Amino acid sequence: MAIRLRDDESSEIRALRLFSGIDDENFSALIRGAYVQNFPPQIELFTEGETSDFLHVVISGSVELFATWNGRETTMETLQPVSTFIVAATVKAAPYLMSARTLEKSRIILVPSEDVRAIFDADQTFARNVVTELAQGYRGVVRNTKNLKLRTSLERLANYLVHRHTCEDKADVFDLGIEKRRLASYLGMTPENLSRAIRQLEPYGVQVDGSCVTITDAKDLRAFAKPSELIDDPCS
Amino acid sequence: MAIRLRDDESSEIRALRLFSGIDDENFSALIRGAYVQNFPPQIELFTEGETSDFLHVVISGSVELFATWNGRETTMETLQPVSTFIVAATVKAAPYLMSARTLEKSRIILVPSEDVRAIFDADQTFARNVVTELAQGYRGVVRNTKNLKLRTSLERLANYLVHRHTCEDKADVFDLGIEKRRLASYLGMTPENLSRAIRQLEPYGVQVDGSCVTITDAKDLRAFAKPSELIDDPCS
DNA sequence: TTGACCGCTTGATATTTATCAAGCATCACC
DNA sequence: GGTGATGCTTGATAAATATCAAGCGGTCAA
Repeated sequence: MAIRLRDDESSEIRALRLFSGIDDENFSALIRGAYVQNFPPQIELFTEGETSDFLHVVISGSVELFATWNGRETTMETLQPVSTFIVAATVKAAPYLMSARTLEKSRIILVPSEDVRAIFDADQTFARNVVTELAQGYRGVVRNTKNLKLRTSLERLANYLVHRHTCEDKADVFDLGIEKRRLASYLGMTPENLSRAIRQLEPYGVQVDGSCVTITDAKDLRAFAKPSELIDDPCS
Repeated sequence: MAIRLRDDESSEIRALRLFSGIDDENFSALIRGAYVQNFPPQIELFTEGETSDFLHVVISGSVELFATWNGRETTMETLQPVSTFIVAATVKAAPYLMSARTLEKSRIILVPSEDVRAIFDADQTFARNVVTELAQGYRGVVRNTKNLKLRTSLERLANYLVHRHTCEDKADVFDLGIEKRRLASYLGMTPENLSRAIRQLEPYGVQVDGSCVTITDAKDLRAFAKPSELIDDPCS
């Protein structure tokens, strides 16, 4: 079960913003207790309410963070490699507020929370990195809230597409990058409405076939979407 | 304009979680450059998009954080004394994602952002506090997102009332604590709908007269609201 | 190859939420 | 005591969004 990290894996997470510039010795201490695990698709990694024992890092595959209440479920975020998640619960030693599941076959590094907290106290640079990571995360959620409260679902979809378009170097054809039903849930709408919303964007030069998106009039779409630096991450 | 802190004011913010346990000398350095300002009601303290030069602390009155897009506006949070705000923008030296305005006559301490960052590097304990504060804030926004995405506006209102009820030591009669139109905006609904939603909660033992709330059947209301530890802050 | 499943779409309908237009209090101010 | 504000409420209506029920077109394993 518990498998030590391969050298290429530890150097991969070493390159993460969170671990950049920290003392070699401290980094070693951090990954000494860490281990890697392979997960098949659709495996629940943890459930909201559980206490957080590990900082997680996706190094391949992808992971969905989601939340539930009263029989309903919504996806909060989907994570691509290489990224860390649930830093906040880790540093607070508090229960998870979200659940996580793999979307595909994924390789995930688990770093014991207590080690993270220990190295945080020992390493100035790491402390700074954690703060930056948290602040980044915080601002991300604030953006998301603004997106949800200030825009209609159609506007959210349009901005999602604009965002993807710029992320893909403004290529006219690109992949949606996420299953439609998950995109719907992420955007706070039903799959049925997403289908209809895509239709509604056709006049603005949007064509979606399966997961393949074609933007024929980016300017028109942007004019409708009105993306804002203070809501839509430039790219991330 | 720029007025040094009175002793009782510095000891008041000294008591804040953010500054607790930090070295006296470092604390002095932190407030050396800080100053207090009195603001009348309805004054905009800063506007989203501006770069953040100060960490703010409300010591009396109250402050609303709000956001705008495309002519629309929504209130994100209202802050009561004593609390700090925009820690994330401060530590990242990034532009504000929200605007702030006073709701009443308010007294606010402004701590230069660069001082905050300097003391962060110099003081272990302060660094830990900042991380805790940020993690807390992050988790708060996540809770808020869950509230928005998983509940209808009626459910959000019911849970807001349950929350206030427990905050007020389960007193059957308490004050709403916020102007109705602001509550509506905070809950992501229109004032008109808030009025109607209050009506709809009458069968669950809720009576609202002006800003005075009467709960006649807390159990019934809770049964409808289904508050969750993972969405609704116990109290804060 | 076939059949079952799954995700997506579509249409019809219901529910939720917003908008618009009065009307009614309250309160500061003349 | 008027007289505008302003915030709240109410009713009528419209728009946004969800739900329900098929149906369609893939994939995958028997």
